[in-house]
Amino acid sequence: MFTRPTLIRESVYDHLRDAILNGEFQPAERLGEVELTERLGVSRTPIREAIGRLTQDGLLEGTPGRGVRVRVVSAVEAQSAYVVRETLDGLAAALAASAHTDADAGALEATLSELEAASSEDYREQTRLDLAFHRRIAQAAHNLPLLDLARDLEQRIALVKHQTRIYNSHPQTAAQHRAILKAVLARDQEAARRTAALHVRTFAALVMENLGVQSV
Amino acid sequence: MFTRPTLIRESVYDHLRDAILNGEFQPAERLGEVELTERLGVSRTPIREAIGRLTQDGLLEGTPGRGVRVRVVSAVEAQSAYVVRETLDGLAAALAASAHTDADAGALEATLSELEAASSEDYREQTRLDLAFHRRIAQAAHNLPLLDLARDLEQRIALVKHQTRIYNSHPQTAAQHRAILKAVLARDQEAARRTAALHVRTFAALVMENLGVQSV
DNA sequence: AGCCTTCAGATTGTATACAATATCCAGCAA
DNA sequence: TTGCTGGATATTGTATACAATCTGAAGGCT
Repeated sequence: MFTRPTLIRESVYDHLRDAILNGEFQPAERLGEVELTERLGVSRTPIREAIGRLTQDGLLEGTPGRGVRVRVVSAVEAQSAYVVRETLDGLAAALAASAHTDADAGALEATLSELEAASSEDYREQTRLDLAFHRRIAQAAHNLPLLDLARDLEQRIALVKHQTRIYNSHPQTAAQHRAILKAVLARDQEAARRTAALHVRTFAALVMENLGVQSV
Repeated sequence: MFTRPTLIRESVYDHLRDAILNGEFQPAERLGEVELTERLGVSRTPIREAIGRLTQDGLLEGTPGRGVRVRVVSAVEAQSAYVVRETLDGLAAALAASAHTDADAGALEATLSELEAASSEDYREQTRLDLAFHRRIAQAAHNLPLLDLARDLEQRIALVKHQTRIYNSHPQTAAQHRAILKAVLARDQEAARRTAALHVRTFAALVMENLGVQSV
């Protein structure tokens, strides 16, 4: 009823983020403001604001006066991101185990069911639902700073995933998701932390393997 | 020789951040762009960019079309931030224990010595050096995503600290700093994690205690 | 050749103009 | 009084103009 008009800068932000994460820009490709102006049909102002946010998100990098480019994530940094995520997701799961409400439980169950029902060939849908599941856990932790940090880290991971072209789930993924949910619903903090951390580690190992890096 | 001119938006960002963290704005105080324009003598453009960053940092909050205000941190959120920091600082210390270089070790030792030598009554200097010590540990972890996340969380904590008016160090602080450094230098990951987490918990307890007798 | 200088074109940083919303208060009706 | 309506005012969102800086190549010097 009182829908406020969508801001141009938000549209631009979403568009650019999706474009980066879908590989429509090459890693290290330079993004000129004027070029984007012509491409998107809006003025430089909202583009600059979107670029600013994306830079803080870690998806772009730039030096003042010299524009921005798509950030290149090194193998070392990818590894670093997963190390942090292992701990952070573990914390989120542990907190969710202790703090989740009935509504959280229902949402978690619903999201995971959807994920399990998704076609195993629809990579995009799987990624979307996997993301949603992890976000739901972070929400169920009822810890705002954690939620914000997790979202930030997720963006970086998304960039890693794209640049390393790891699209498929690990075979154990489904079972691990179930294990996490079970531990959370049972309010078993330590089990939740353990299973969530293991899940990240499993996936990280897959990514690292593809990168030709031996995991620590 | 190759000093690039300081950007106005950076100056504005630094100025506003310091002002917020020094209490020159009341919590929930509205920041009008035009007002800041007159106050700082620059145009709206760099002010808007600085405000955007501060909003993403969690120091300001705003709804589109309605400007921004200094974010009010509730007691619950303060507690939440410390819970996350406990884990994150623990991880940073553990990683630092395993990854620090000789240069890191020197810098850590130097910073802590400075902190110990600082006058116990100069709250500002103590805060600055305490911050520097914690940041050095995060740097010694050699994990860029972690460093970024820690910085983000630190900003929020700084806001909490200001709004709860906790300025003094806990008596055990000095000993705990030494214990952290010792564990890091000994490359004892678990001890580093434990001591760092304990340090955060000690301080968090102090903050929470003060929140119990004070309405924010 | 190799390196520096210089300058034109392109690009970003900042200021300002204009458009779209939101805020607030006077006035009125129930 | 309380609540609504309308419109003047103020504020934010976007576009554009202008200034400062960077880039890159042509031309001169050693």
